[in-house]
Amino acid sequence: MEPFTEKVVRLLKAVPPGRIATYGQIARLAGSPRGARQVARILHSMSRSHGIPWQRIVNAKGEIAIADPDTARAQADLLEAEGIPVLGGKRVDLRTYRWDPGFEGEEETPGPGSL
DNA sequence: CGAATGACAATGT
DNA sequence: TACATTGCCATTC
Repeated sequence: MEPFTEKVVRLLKAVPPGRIATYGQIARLAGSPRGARQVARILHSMSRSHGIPWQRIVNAKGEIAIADPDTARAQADLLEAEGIPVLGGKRVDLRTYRWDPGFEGEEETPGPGSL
């Protein structure tokens, strides 16, 4: 197992239930800020027969990036099962459910009302 | 080893 | 805000 892939898999398994993470965030934590696509490749490859919570991984827009409608809908169902409402059937509240490593207990977002 | 791919991200229009 | 284009970097052929 390559170190990058191993880190990514470990991070994916480190995402707590009821929370979601973006590819870019996982990639950054894995050591490659621009390796978001590799994270995607790893999910598509590893999630086949491994215990990886791939459903908690969405793109930077908070949308399900899966091409297969069936798989994408399956993820949406799993996310709702985790307690995460899927808006429009494919979008989630990144602002609210984004996993912040080290700041799990943190809450609230500054928002546009700060300026 | 070199070229192509990809469950993305960021920037520009 | 939404859509289109370019950049990216490990994995695969």
